[in-house]
Amino acid sequence: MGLGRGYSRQDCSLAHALEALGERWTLLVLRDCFYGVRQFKDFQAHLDIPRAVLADRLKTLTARGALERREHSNGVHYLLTEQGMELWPAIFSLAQWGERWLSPHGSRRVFSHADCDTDLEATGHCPTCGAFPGPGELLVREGPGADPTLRDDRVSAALRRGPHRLLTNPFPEPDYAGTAGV
Amino acid sequence: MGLGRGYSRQDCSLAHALEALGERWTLLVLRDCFYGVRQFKDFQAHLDIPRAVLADRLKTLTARGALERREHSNGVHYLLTEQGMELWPAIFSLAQWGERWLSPHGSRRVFSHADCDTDLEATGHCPTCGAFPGPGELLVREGPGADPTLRDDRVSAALRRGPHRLLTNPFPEPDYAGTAGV
DNA sequence: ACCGAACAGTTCAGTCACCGAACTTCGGGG
DNA sequence: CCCCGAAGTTCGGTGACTGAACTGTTCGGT
Repeated sequence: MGLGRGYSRQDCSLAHALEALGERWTLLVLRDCFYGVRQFKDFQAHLDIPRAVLADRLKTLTARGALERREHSNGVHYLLTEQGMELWPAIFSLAQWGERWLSPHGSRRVFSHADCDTDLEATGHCPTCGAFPGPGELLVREGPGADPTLRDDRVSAALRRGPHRLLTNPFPEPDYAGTAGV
Repeated sequence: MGLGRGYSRQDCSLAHALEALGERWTLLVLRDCFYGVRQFKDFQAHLDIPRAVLADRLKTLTARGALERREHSNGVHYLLTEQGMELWPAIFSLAQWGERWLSPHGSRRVFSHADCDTDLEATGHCPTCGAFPGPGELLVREGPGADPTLRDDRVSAALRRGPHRLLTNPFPEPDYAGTAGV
C-alpha cells in the first residue's frame, strides 16, 4: 500500500515486505517500539511525524499484525507482536549499515549483550558467548557519534540517561507501572 | 531526499540509512543488482518501474556510492560497490521476514551456500560450515511459493532456469562477455 | 457538577514524489 | 543514409505526505 501504489507485480518476498514496511516513517515507528516507546504522544514527540501519518502507520501495522493495540489504564499502548519482534534483524542490519557508511563521527548507538556485558559486532553476533541475542537481551547506549543537541523530547532524554534495555519502559516516571520490566 | 523530505531531525543511523534507501524502488533495484542485473533495460523490464524513477534511483545510488556506473562495450553497466555489497544482510533479513510472514505458500526463493550445497537458515547462517556466507558465495533458486505466471521478462526467465550464483550474469547470451563470472 | 488539561485521534488545503506516455539523444548495423 | 535499441529526459496528472487546526473522550482537581 501507499508510497506510490504497491509492488503487486513482483513475485518477491522483499517486495512484499516493502509493501508492509516501505512507507515513510514505518520502520522508524518500529524502531521506537524496540526502544520501549508505546504511546501515541511519545512516538509523535520523538519522531516529529505528522499526527495523521502516525495514526495511519499505527493502524496499518496493527492491522497487519506487527503491533498490538491495547487500552491500558493510563492510555493506549502499542506493543510489538511476535511478527513485529522478528523484524529486529532487519532493523539492526539497516542501522548498522548506516553506522558504517553514514556516521562520520563514529557510532551513534552501541548495542551490547546484557548477559555478557559485551558490545555486539555489526553482524549482531556476541563475541563473548557466541550467540545472536534477541532484542530483549540487549542494551543500547549512546556512542561517540551521537549528537545530543539535536533532540530534547522526553524519549531522547530518557535514552541519553544511560544504557537502556530494549523493549522496556525508558521512563523513570511510573508511566507503565505494572508492565515495567517486560 | 525524496519520499516526503528526509528525516533530518533524527539522530539515528536507521533514519540516515532510510534517507539513502527508503525511497520507493531503491531496495528492489539493489536486490536486482545482487541477482546480477546490470543494465537499465533489464532493471526496467524486471521491475515495471517508470523510466524516470529508475533513472533517478540509479543516479542517486551512484552519487551516494552504493553503485558504480561503467560504460561497457555493449552498454552502460551499474555494479555494486563495497558499500552496496554490505547491504546484503539488510536486504536478506527483510526478505526473510517477508518469506516468514507474507508467503503463505512457502518460500519464493531459497538461498544456499555454494561451497557446502546447504540451504541457509533465516539468519543467514550455513548450518554445515557454520559461516555467514557473503552474497558472492550464494546460489538462489525458486522455492515452492514462487508464482511462475506473474512475470515473463528475461530476468525472471533466466532466474527460473535453475540455481543462479548471486552477482553473476544471469543470461545465457554473451551479454556481459569479459565480465561474466564476477 | 464543573473546569481544564492531556491524550488520541480526524479533517483539510497545499505541496511534492511518483506514474505513464511521449519525446530526445547517441551509437552501431545494414 | 536510415533504422533500431539503449539510455535517458520531459511533462501533465494523481495521490501520499505535510502542518495546522479541530474533535472527542477521559482524567484530576475544586
